[in-house]
Amino acid sequence: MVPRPQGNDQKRTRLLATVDSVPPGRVASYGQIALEAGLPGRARLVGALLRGLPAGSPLAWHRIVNAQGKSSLDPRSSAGRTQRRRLRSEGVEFDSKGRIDLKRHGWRP
DNA sequence: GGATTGACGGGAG
DNA sequence: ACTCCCGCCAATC
Repeated sequence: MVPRPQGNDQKRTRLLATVDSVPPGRVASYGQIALEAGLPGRARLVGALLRGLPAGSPLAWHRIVNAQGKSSLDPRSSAGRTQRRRLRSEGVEFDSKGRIDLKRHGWRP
């Protein structure tokens, strides 16, 4: 087996570091995180990564939403409510449809 | 080990 | 605004 040019944990680490670089009060999309981590077009990888986070992870996963400015979690789920609660506590506003105005709260690297 | 799934995204109609 | 479709590819079945 020829080792991959880039170890997958290397990618994972870069992605996690990028997620962690999103400041409080701002949100970033999955695609944006992938792009900044040097993996353009790999938004789904970010989703898969966050999905596998252990409960109680110190990582600020709640600042990641989809490109539409909406949470990709079931709003009724525990994680979904946690995300909303955390974002609101950071000053992020949601409109009546649960959408965030990215012009205002979007992360601009 | 092929097929399906999915915390995505962009494009087309 | 909404639906459908396709590319992406790790994880899961």
